[in-house]
Amino acid sequence: MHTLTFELEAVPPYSFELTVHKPAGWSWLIRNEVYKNGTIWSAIRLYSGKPVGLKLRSMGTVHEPRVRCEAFTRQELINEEKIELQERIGKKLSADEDIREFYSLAQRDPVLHEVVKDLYGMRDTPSADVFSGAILAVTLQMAPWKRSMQMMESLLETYGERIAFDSQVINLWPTPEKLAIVEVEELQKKCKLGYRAQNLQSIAQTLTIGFPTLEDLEQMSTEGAKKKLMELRGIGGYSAEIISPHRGFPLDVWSTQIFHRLLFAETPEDPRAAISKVRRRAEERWGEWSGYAFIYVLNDLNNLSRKLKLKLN
DNA sequence: GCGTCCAGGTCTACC
DNA sequence: GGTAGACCTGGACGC
Repeated sequence: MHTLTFELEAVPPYSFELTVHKPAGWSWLIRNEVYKNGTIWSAIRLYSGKPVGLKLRSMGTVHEPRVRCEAFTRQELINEEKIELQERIGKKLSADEDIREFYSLAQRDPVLHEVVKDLYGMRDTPSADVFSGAILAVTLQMAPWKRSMQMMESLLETYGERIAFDSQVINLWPTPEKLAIVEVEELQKKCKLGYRAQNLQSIAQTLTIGFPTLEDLEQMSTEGAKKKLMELRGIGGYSAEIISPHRGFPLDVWSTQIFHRLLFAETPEDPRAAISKVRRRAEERWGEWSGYAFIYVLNDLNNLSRKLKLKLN
């Protein structure tokens, strides 16, 4: 194994631990990555297709943040790949994002005031790539969280690429090329995807033929990127906002109930019908920081329920 | 055990 | 442009 070590700086306040290991249990890049005592072992695939094992830990503080990254590869990386890796890790950590304006807004907002105290320095982070975002979005559709986990873990176990480094074994998300040639019936059976198998295979085929990368989508307008993602089979507005590098407010039935209780102090009779109403109110109240409000609230439900004396989860 | 219900959306047909 | 109904499957629940 070849090792490349580098350090990244982040815009303070920045909490490495809360960013890569969110309290609600959402993973950073892959479902089966390992987090232990402030260190995370994960993996990413370069545009060339080369898998890279990653070991990251904080070397600084929330106010002087620095992250040390060790990258493990079978072959030594060429200079262009080293640059790509460093740039993409910085992006995946949202290290350059300045959220001080969000914290100013939070000082004047009774809900956000509580969550930013609990999650000080946490960043929202993008998906590893379009396909892994699509896998998450598709498996979340019409399924309780436990079942979504089951589908994602089956996909990783059956079609993921296993890489071993630094005494850890990590399964990388399957590539679109790999799933594009798998029979739909096989996907249904082995990964328990049900009707989602057809959609996921169609997405894999579309990505294989040619589709903008996350970086390409970032260069588009928010609406343009969303529209492009909605061209993929089985990807509607909710899923597009999960995949898009432009931060959205991806309300589903579950999160609509939570935000309805927070914003209107009552449980909606018909959560699906209340989605647009909740979205409007959130955008009026939090504006361009709605996406950050979304991620902070959902990662602080236990504390928020206790502090506001509301049943949120 | 067994049967029934329905979930953290999306698409399509129909009006 | 709006909306009802179908969609896989397995976990939760009642009996």
